[in-house]
Amino acid sequence: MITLKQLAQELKVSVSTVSKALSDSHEISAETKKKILALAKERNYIPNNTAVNLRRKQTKTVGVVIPNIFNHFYTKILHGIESEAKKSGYKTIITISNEKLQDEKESLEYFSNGSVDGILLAPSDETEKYKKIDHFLELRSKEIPFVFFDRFIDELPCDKVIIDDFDSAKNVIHFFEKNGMNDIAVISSIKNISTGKLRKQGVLSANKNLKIVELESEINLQDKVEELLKKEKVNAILCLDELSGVITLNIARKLKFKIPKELSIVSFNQGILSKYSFPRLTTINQHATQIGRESFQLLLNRLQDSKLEYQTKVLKTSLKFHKSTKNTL
Amino acid sequence: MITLKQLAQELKVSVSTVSKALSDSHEISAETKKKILALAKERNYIPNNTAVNLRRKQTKTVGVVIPNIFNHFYTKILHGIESEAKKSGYKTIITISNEKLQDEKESLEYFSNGSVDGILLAPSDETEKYKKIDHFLELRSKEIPFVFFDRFIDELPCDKVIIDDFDSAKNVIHFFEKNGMNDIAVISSIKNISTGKLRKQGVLSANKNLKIVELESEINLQDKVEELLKKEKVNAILCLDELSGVITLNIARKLKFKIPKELSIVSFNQGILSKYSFPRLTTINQHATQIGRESFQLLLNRLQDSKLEYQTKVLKTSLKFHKSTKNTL
DNA sequence: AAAATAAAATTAATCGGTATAGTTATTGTT
DNA sequence: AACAATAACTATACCGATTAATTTTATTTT
Repeated sequence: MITLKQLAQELKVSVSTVSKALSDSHEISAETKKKILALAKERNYIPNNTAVNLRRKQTKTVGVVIPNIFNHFYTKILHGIESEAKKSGYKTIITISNEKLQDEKESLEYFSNGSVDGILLAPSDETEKYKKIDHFLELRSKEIPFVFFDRFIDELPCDKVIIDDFDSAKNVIHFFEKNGMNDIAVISSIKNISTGKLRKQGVLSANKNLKIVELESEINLQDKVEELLKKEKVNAILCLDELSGVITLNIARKLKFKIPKELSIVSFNQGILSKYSFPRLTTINQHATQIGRESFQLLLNRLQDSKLEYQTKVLKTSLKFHKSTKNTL
Repeated sequence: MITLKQLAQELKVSVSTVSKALSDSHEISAETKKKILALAKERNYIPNNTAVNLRRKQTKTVGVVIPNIFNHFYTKILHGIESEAKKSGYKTIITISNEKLQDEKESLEYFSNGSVDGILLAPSDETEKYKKIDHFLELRSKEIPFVFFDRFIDELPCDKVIIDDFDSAKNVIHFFEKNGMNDIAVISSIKNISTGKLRKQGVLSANKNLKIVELESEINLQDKVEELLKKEKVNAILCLDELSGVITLNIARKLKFKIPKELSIVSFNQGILSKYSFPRLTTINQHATQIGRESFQLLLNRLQDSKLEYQTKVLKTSLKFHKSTKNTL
C-alpha cells in the first residue's frame, strides 16, 4: 500500500504538501496540486483508513448486534442499516447474540475498544427477560452512543425505533370481528420479548376473551397448536411472530382445515417464510428496512450531537392481505 | 476513553512502563506491575484498537461480500464466518452486492483502504456471467488476500471453498431412477452461477433426457413450472435452488398433484424455506455453516503465509429426506 | 530598493499505542 | 576498587495521516 510519505519522496516535496494538495487546500499552488494528483492517481493512492481514524478519533463504523441472523426480519433491518450507513460513508460491523445475554455483553465489550463510533442493537431475549441493563449503562459511561431497534427495555431511557405493536395487534382483532369471526385465538412464541408483550396487551385491549397460546420458544409449538385446533372452536388466528404463523398454517392444513373458508390466519412479520407459504399468509408488514434506516439515522443524529433528548420513533405497520384470510368488507 | 498516557500520569511513571506492565513484560518489577494493573482495571482501560492496528499494520478484521442477504444459505455461511472469526479474535465487516458487479466492485474498493486484512466473497451473478476478474486482480496487486466461497470464477486461480455440486446433482437423478421414477424434470433459476452450471452438468451426466427448465431469475418461474406440469408427464423434480423448490412445490399442490405419491420433489439448499414448507421438502444439505468456517480458516492460513499454493476445498453434501419424496429403497 | 503583504511550502505536534535503544541504580565478579 | 552484568525504568522513533505554527519565496506597495 502506497503512503503519503512515498508520494512525497518521489515528488521531492513534504508530506504535508501532498496531504494538503489531495484535500484541495488553497495553500497549495495549482501547479503543484496537479502534479501531486496525477501521481496519486497513477499509484492508486488511498489514504490509510486506520491512520485517518486514529487522527480523527472516529472510525466511521457502526456496530450492530442482532439476536438472530436466521430471522428474515432482522436481515431486512440489517439491510436497511447497511445501505443507509454506506450512504453516509459508514461501515457496518455485525455481531450476533443468539438471544444470549452473555454473547450480547461480549459483543458490546468487543465494540468498546474504539472499533466503532456507535452501536445499533436489539436486545436478546435473555436481556429482556432478566431486564439486565448494566452493560448498556457501561456503554453510556464510556460515552458510546447506542440505539435500540425493534425491541427495547422499559427501564432504560434511550434512543429507539420500534413499531406500533400495541395498535397493530389490536387492529387485527378488530378486523376479525368486523368480518364476523369471533372465535379468535392468538399464538406467540415470543412472550419474553418487549414486542411480544405489547402485542399481547394490544389484542387483550380489543377483546378480553381470546384463546391465547404462549410459549417460551417454538419448541412444542406444533403440539400446542394442534391441541388448540382439535379441542377449541376457532375461526381466526393471529400469530404474533412469523414462525408461529407458518407452523400454524401447516398444522391447520394437515388437520384439513379449509383456509381461508373455515379458518383465517394473520401473522406478524412479513418475511420470506410467509411469502412462500401456501396459501400465502396475510401479514403485518413491519417495514423492516425502514426500521434499519431510521435506526441508523437516529444514531447519526446522536453522533453529531450527544446532548439531544432521547428519541423514540414509532413506525406504523400495514396489513398485507393474501389468501390466508377471508375479507368480506 | 482512558489512555495509556493518562494512566502513566496518574501513577507518575512513563507511558512505556505502563505499556510493558500491561503486556506483562519481564522488564517491569512485580510491584510496579501490580500497581499499574490495579489502576488499569479500576479505570476500565482498554487499548485503543485503531492505534494498535496502525502500529501493527493489521486490522484483525475480515471483509465479507455476499450476493444476497435474504438468502438463508448465505446467512448461514455468514454465521459460520462470524463465529469462526470471533474465535480467532477477528471482526467481520459485511457488505452486500445484491448480485451486482458494480456493488461488488465498490465493496472491494471500500475494503482496500486498510480496513480489512483479507476478504471472503461469493461473486455476484453478474460477475460470474461476464467473467469479470479485473477487480480481483487489483486486490491481488494490492496484496489483499481473498477467498471465494460457494461460487467461483474458473479463469481465476485462487483459494476457494465450494461444494461438490456436480456429484450431488448427479446422485439425486440416480436416486430417482433407482426408485422407479423416470420422468424427471430439473428446474433452476440460477443458470448463470457457477454452482448452477455444475449442477446442470451433473444431472446431464446422469441422464441426457431430462426436461430442463432454466431461467435467468425467479421471475416467470411460476408460469414456466405450471406450464411444465400441465403439458409434460413428470413424476420427479430436482430443483437446483431452494426458491425454485418451494415455488415448484406450491404450484404442484395448487395443481392438485399428490406429493409424494404422484410427484417427488428434491431441492438443493437446506434452508428455512424448505424447512417450513408443507410437506417439508427433501433437500440437499450443503453444510453452509461449515462452508463459512472453512472459508475463514483458508483465509487465516493465507494471512499467515502468503506464499502458500492456492487451495480448493470441496465439501460433500448430504441428502436430507423429508415428506416430499417417495423412498422405496 | 526597501518594507509590507500575500502566497506557497515546510516543520513539527498530534492521535494512542508498541518496540527499540538508552539511562540509571544496584548487584556481582575478580 | 574497578569493571561488567543485570534489573528497572525512561526516552524516543514509528505506524500514516492531519493541521497549527513557521519559515521561505514571491508579489505588491511606497
